[in-house]
Amino acid sequence: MAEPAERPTAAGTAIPARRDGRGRGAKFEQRRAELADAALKTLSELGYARTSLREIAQNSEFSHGVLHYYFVDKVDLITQCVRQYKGRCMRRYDPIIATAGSAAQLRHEFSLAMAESMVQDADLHRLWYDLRSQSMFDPAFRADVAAIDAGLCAMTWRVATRIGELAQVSPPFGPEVTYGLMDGLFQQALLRHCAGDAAAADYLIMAMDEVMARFMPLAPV
Amino acid sequence: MAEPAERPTAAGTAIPARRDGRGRGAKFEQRRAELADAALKTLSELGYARTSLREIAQNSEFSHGVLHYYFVDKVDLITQCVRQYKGRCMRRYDPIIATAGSAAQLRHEFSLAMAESMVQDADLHRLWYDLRSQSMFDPAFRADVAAIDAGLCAMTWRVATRIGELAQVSPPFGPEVTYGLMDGLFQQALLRHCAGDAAAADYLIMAMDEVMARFMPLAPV
DNA sequence: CATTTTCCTTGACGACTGTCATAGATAATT
DNA sequence: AATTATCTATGACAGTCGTCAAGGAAAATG
Repeated sequence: MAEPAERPTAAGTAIPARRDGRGRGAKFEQRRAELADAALKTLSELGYARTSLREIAQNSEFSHGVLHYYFVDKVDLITQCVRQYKGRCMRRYDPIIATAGSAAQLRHEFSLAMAESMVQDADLHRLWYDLRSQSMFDPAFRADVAAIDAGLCAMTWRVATRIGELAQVSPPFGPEVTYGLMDGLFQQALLRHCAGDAAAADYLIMAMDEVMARFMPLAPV
Repeated sequence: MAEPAERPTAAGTAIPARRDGRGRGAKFEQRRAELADAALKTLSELGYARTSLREIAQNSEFSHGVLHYYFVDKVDLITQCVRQYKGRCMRRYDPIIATAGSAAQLRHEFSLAMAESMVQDADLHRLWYDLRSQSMFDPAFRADVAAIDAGLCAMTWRVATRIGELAQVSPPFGPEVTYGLMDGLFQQALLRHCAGDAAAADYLIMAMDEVMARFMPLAPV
């Protein structure tokens, strides 16, 4: 198989040997997050294969050497990125879930919010699929990718169960299958959008509505 | 956006200036295919980001310089790879479609064949998702990726319509939506499989059966 | 203020990348 | 057999990569 070797050191372990238990670690983590943010921007613009540490540093206000002060590795930096991405996108649809008054409304607003996010954060979304693909080759990314995937699955499931509650029906599939189906449609639409198809967002809304109408009917079947 | 520039020359154009119309081109194309095959092997093992021309040449019986005799570019080589991959996987399920005697049988055999292919050709499948992600960043891959995607969509649709014929019902969704849903489940299972989940194949079979039972019922609804 | 610790820049290292020019080997043609 | 065309190997090129060591700047500590 010849896969990349296991990580020699656990990510984030003993970076600067924080020798005293004082509050020094907070500022350190803050700068780490700041740099990971610059990396996130670079990665979402160029993709994993074309992103270098020097380019990341150029998207920050620091020089390239500082990256090795805050991160042991390129992998350490990127996994930090991925974790940061997670926190940002994981609760995106919760407001909609909380405020929707009917199943039909939630269904529709969910489709709209998905399509809007697909256009608005297209760069971040394509990066997610890029990194998820990388995790199939490089074991170093698997743990974080799996964690995000589980989070997205849970997010999808919250929507599905809430629709079920409002319509007084139970979702026809389990969390994983539901997430797999939605994600397939989303990725398909994103691919079109990135290829320049201006109708991609409308297609996503249409497809989501169509599928949810079958899957999560408004009345018990 | 800062996307990579457009390809200066069309792929495969005027490679060695085949000066006479004789049958010389056939042997040329044959070696091109042979080298692209070595590249396909390398790519499926390492992924796009980690694959170099020298490594590809090492997986063939030639030296690295030969690649620039048969291909103008790294992009030219990889797009040739992608086209070769296309022809290999596009008609995989046609025998099943032709021989299945009932909707239930076709549904079941399709799920089994998908799962078997996922395990058997896992390296090629993950490469496909890798390259598809690349196409969201690099326009050079978009045309070929779109062509393959359309082919896979058509393949899925042939299965769906045949099931509909046998069961005397019409598929509930159009070709694109049907393909998007199936592809989502497949990719999810592949991700698990590549992460070492031994139950990924069984999950795919279960999920496909479950979804198809709802989507393509055996009797008119 | 002096001293120590933390932070950041600079410049270099070896390795690797895609590309290409040169020239030798092989095959086809005259 | 001589000559030309085709194919392949070698080695070098200008860059870029991740990494790291050395030292200056800044801040915190005494």
